[in-house]
Amino acid sequence: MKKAKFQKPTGMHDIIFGDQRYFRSIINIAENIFNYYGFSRIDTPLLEDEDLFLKGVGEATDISEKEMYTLKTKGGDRLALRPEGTASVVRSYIEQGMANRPQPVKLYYVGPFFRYERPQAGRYRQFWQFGLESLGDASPVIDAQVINVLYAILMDLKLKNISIEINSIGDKECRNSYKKMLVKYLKSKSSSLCSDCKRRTKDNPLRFFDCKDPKCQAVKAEAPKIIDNLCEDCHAHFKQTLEYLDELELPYQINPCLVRGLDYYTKTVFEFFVTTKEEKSLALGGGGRYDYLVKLLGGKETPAIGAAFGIERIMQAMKDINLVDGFKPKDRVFLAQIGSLAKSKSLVLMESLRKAKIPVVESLGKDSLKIQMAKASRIGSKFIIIIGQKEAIENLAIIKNMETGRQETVPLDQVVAKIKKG
RNA sequence: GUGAGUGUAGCUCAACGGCAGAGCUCUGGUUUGUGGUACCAGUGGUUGCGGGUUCAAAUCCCGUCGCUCACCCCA
Repeated sequence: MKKAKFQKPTGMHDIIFGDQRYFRSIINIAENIFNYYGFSRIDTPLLEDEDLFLKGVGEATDISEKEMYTLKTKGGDRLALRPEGTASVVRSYIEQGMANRPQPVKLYYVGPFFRYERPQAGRYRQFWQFGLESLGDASPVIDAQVINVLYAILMDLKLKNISIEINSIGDKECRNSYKKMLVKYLKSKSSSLCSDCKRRTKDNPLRFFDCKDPKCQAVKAEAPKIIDNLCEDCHAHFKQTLEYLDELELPYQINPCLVRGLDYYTKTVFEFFVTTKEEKSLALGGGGRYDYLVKLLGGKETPAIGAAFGIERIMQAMKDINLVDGFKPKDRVFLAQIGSLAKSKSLVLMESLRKAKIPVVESLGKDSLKIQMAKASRIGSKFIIIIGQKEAIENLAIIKNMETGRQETVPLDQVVAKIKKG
């Protein structure tokens, strides 16, 4: 039956071959670092109660208003594909009684996330993130550790030109009084604002700082900054955090205009950037403290901080500086054969090679030795094992060193030992 | 959700109203069992899909879907 060609859904992509090398490396390196610093992996469902995200992310954010993939189950529940990781982790923290474990509870996650948006450079409807959360400790040293862990991952990935922007957006107290001050200021400058920012003044005044319209830049420069209006507690927290970062010699800079898109953040917020070859700044990820979220979602009052990185963004950054060579697969032995008896011996020999943890490549379907050798050359195999018709009958194999061209014939049961010796 | 651009072989692209092509890849061959080169041959397309204009459409027009870019926002 002829059918229309299938294609992947809008904004979603396959990760195959070369991209898988980047993808797996990023996840492996991130997981090694997370484990080293004592974070345990958590895997939560891809679907959650829609209200969890509405409440968690904030109902007035873009994510809630237009970016959620929601669905109704046969039983009538309203579920949503997760647009971010923190709400699910917090839900699990509360539901699994993690408050009864030693605090802070340190968790990390890796997986796909979903946002219904128009795709664009580095932006997908299904994208991958890894992230970490540290719940149950309010001290600024945790803030510094989270930032340091993320930085360590980027360093292990050999990325260059990383910068960290950091800011504090205060807590309930100081942010509310600051917001009033900002709104008052924005209203006084209303005539020189772009139309978006006029709207923002009402809906979400902090978002004003995200505006890129040249009209608003002068107003932005002179606007009162939250960082100058923090309460005593928030100020001390921020100062201490920065001191820890100084000790770690992390390349951060304070950006008084940094506010984040999700409602749940308090105090420390930060974003990681990489500067590309074309001198463009690419956002890799970010995060911040969210001291009210656990209570908001039904738990006890619990301070917490978390952050996430976009894996596709990191891949983009790695490709930008051609890091691919560092992630090529290791030398593999090539197993060549001629004839059906040799194929049969090859199948058995591969089992011995696997048990000895020797990686092997074959072209079992082929008969031409020339073609098999050409392939071995192309993938850069150091050794090729050849079992021809004659060798198969006598239980022998030829081991040839592809670099020196030297070869010797050995009994089949000694092949593994010879290869291991090199 | 708004605006602009763009879809031709697995990939990069050509043909721009008149027979749908090239390079790379892939498969095989260059005497029978030994190497990334070279040479030769072959596979692969209802030109994203649907309609319209025309003697004739990959090409012009309309719609639709995908992709890209910008906005909104973010990873």
